[in-house]
Amino acid sequence: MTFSTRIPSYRKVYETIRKHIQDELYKPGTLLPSENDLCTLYNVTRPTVRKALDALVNEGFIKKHQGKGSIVTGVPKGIGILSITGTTSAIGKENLKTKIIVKPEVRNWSFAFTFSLSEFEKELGCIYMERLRYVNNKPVFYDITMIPNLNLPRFTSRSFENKSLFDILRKHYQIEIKGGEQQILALRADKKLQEYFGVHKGHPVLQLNRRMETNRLNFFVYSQVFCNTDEYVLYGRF
Amino acid sequence: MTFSTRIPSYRKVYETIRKHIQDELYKPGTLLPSENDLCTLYNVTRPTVRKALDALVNEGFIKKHQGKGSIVTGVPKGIGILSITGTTSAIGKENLKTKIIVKPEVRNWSFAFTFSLSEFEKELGCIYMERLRYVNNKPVFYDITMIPNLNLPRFTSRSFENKSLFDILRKHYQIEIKGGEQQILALRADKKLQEYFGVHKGHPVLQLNRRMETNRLNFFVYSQVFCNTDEYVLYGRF
DNA sequence: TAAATTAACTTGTATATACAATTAGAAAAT
DNA sequence: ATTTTCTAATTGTATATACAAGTTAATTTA
Repeated sequence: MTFSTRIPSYRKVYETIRKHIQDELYKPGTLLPSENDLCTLYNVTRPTVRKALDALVNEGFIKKHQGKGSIVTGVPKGIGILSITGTTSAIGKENLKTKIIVKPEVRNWSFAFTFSLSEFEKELGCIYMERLRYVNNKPVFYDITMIPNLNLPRFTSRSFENKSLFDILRKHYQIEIKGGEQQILALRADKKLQEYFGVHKGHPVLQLNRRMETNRLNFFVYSQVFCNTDEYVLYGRF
Repeated sequence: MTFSTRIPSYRKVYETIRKHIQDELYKPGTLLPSENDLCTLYNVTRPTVRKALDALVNEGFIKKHQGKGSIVTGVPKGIGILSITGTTSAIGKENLKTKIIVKPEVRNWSFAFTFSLSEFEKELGCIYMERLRYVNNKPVFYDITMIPNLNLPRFTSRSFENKSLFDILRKHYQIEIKGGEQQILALRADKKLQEYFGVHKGHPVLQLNRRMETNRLNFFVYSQVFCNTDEYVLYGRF
């Protein structure tokens, strides 16, 4: 089986501009080059440029104003936790440290959260890992991630200490998170969470159950995230 | 000042198809008419139809499969609470009752949540209301809504008992929520929440602080929502 | 000087067209 | 009967073009 690596040009334009915003080549508050400029810059036509910009608008990187131009809003903060990808992008890598509680290992699905698994997924088993994540050296996130054990060579031997799981899935396995569904609830910290977060009995904690869809059909990533929102609330755009 | 009520045709196509999905004229699991069929149906060209479908894909009403067609997924459940609009669409109107705690009234901004207000907003004052919302006769949501007091005739005299605030803003004032930002945290129920939700001291409750952007420049709707997630968790797609 | 007009530039909408890539089913070959 | 091949239909990508609508700044006019 060969992968068609053909990348559409609107995608290239999108990736390039996005990268420039992330690298602050295009700074927040400034105007993006006009659509026509981008056309000549990337040698494509306006509908193509506009398709790229549409995606950037949807994801909150830019805002458009008719007659004026496209204003860079910068990398959307907190886009991660409430929309896509992981917690890394929600905080910014500078302040985030990760401690592996359970290294990635193959095991049976210990529990299916609230999402029902397909027979196929059940048979495969899953790669299971637990991480505790610190923001400014305070434990804020505790997350369990479960991925169907489907042909991810070398996956369990990779280091996840300071990398985003989703970056690894994307770069090494061409797996991209496309969207998903999640549940959010508030609950009291149980024994384990009390220990991890260093809080007292009954402390309110936020829980997210997430099922993430990928660009591979029927391949889902499951995670359960607990957050101590005492100092750091979850922030997101919608 | 006159409003240009010109509605683009891709928008009409979008609204019509969306309505048909909501009314189950297009049933979940079935195929939408092909893009070319929709073209002749609405007398527009394919890019126009595709723009409408793009929006429906983004909002989770349909899924597209190259070579196959567009499959109706139905009205996205829970899209409301974690993305756009209010709580109404998250649950379905059947089971949702609303009790007005504080009728819409003009007052000063009692507090600015965690969002900072512009000078303009401060001067205007706000329309303030509090509602308690029941799902299957159990109180689940308690929300405070604050809207800048900007020329919304008859607004305070309207009934919000069983209507969505956002439906009213849209239908009567042509104000549409375009997106926004929110914070989510877990906290202990205070006296008021204990009373409203009928829970004990220290009960974990979910809190959302939201600032919603509209199609009117610099017009934001603010709300603070408290949820008892004991029986009904917040559900959302992303 | 101040106001009104104009022009240039920007994004928004829409059409018409062409070909690529994928799917599903029919037709043909084995 | 089974497999392979082909064909039609469908969505994906891309170009070229035109005009509408909003913004800004220069120009003209009073």
